[in-house]
Amino acid sequence: MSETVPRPTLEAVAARAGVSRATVSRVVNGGDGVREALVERVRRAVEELGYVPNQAARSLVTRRHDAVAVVIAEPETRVFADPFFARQLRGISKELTAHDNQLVLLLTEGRADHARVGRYLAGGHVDGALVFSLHLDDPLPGLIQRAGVPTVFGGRPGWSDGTSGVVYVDSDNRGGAREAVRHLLGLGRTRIAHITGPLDQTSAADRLDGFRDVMADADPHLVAEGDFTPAGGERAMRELLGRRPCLDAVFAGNDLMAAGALRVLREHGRRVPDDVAVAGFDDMLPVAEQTDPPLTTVRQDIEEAGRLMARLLLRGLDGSTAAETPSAAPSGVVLPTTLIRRASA
Amino acid sequence: MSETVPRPTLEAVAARAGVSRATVSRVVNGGDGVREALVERVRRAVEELGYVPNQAARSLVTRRHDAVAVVIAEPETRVFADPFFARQLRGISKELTAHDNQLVLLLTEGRADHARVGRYLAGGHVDGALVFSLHLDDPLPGLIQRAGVPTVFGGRPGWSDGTSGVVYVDSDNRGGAREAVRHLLGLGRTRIAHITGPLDQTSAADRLDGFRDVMADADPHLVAEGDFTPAGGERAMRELLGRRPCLDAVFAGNDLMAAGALRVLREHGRRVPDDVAVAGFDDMLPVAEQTDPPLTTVRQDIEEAGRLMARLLLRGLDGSTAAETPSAAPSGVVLPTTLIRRASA
DNA sequence: GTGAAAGCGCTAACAC
DNA sequence: GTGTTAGCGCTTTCAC
Repeated sequence: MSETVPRPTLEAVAARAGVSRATVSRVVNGGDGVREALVERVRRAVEELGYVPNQAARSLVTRRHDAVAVVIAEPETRVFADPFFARQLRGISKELTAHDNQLVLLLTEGRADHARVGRYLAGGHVDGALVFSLHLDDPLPGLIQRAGVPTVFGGRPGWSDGTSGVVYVDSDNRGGAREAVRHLLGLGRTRIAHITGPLDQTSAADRLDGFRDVMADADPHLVAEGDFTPAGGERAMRELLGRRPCLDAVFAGNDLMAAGALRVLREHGRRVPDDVAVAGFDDMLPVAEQTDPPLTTVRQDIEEAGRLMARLLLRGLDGSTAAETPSAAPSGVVLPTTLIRRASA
Repeated sequence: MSETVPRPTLEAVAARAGVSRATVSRVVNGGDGVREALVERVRRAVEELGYVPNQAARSLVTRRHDAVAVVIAEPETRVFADPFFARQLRGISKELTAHDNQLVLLLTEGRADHARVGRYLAGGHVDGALVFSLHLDDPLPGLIQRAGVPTVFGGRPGWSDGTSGVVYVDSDNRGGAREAVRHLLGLGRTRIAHITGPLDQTSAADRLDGFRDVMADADPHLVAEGDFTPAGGERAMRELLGRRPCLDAVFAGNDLMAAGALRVLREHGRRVPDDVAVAGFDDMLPVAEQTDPPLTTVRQDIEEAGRLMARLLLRGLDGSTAAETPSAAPSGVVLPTTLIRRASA
């Protein structure tokens, strides 16, 4: 730890290379329109002095930051119990890096943090924001839109008003759910139950819709609400078993809940998949492959979703006007899902 | 998406409040030495105009950024297969937020990224860095130290030279391992095997050392190297079973490998814990509680470790000279671990 | 206590 | 092609 050496400025490089600051600036920023000989001389001076441009000074005049905020609202610890966000972050990071942008991570929990995030975004520290809005009633999206920062949402936002110009990336939750349920149906199962996620999240609601698309006339008692946690899955499974002991398949809203359901089924002496077929959602690897039996589940390419979010935002940023005309923006992108068949169904 | 409104400047606020820019600046930065009446007037003007200071301009003169980089080297996907980093990030984020600092996330994979990170850190974008150096031969730590940025490492750095002034936070891997092995011993087990993590990581090496502390004269064939993944755990377990079928306990270097070992043991008809007792490390919840039987394991408070890293860095940053005299800095902080007893041992 | 003025390091017209 | 110049929005002496 020590930082005493004053870093060299453009001025210093210019002096060393015997040119003006403007020329150095040009070289540093690509070097177009500068004689090759000079470029060379400046490059050498930069090298020798170990010059690195001061980003603050640059931002001050360009009003660009080459930085993007990633806002993750995380009111519940659940978010960190699964590698979901980590993987998406990685996709985002890769894409941002490829375009020389930095990733500023804003983790929030609670209202106090919301204000802070709003202030930060409004403060013009970043060129844009990638926002994960988990809940229907989340005030964050509103705050962010008001901050006037170009934004791409992860997951379909749940609020109803002003959804028109909103850009988001989502997985095909509904379609994926349909596919899973159809698969169970194809196995000859007829009494298929569904354990939903928390229904104030669009992903959970959409999966339930997918389930209903296929099981239009399903017994309402075959649906139980969980919370995307293993414990919630256990609870819901017990409930279902109590209400409809005759069930022969379960589609869980995610893999974690499926794992919980599996345990309860075993407790009750039901064999999987012989007595009850079980399917999950996410293909969350450390879980889906480790359960006994391994889970049949719906995979979403979450890393690609992250990458796409970043790409969309970046495109909007330098796409000049494109980003500034909400009406013209592509509203939402929905990524396909794949059914992964393992032993549980 | 739309950002056309030019944000108000200090100047504008000053005009509105009928004071000078200097006064507004003072108020915005705490308001000491300004008459209460004026403070009030300025505050109101700030409010009315929705003024937010331009951080770039401020940084340009103060040379502070109130931002900290978090560097995560992630050559292997393993890192994202477990919620480990997510949880630590959250601890870091909480602490940084409490001190009004931003978190800039730098994810790296491969050498190209190293150069980028080095450049970024040297570029003076952030006041300090929190670095996770996973491997013994990682060039990153060196690069970073050369960049002259105050740094705190997560996990004991593995390189041998110049370890003196290095500040780091680590879990008591060795002590935790000892406790786990002693527990197995206390269960009356005598032929205790160990599945290590990749030994180029200090955490894995330290856990092995802990194992050896207790099992000083252990049969070398009772140790097999894994890679912290479930598949690696399976492989190592098979190896061990082949070499020493008589083993009656296994201490795995982490929970993921323990889960793999559990599966192999079941395959081979060994009952856990009756025939073979199994212990893990990490207390990685979605895994440790879900295995069958649930894992006895060593818990480390990873969120607290993250928080501590941030605290240490921040303290060094405003501790003026404290941070600049490497010799005076506390070299390393080691957090305690706890044995969590579940059904597997 | 408050204001005036001088930059922080850089880019972007605009001359030459 | 290259240099000159004028700020970007803020903090911070230094007078008053």
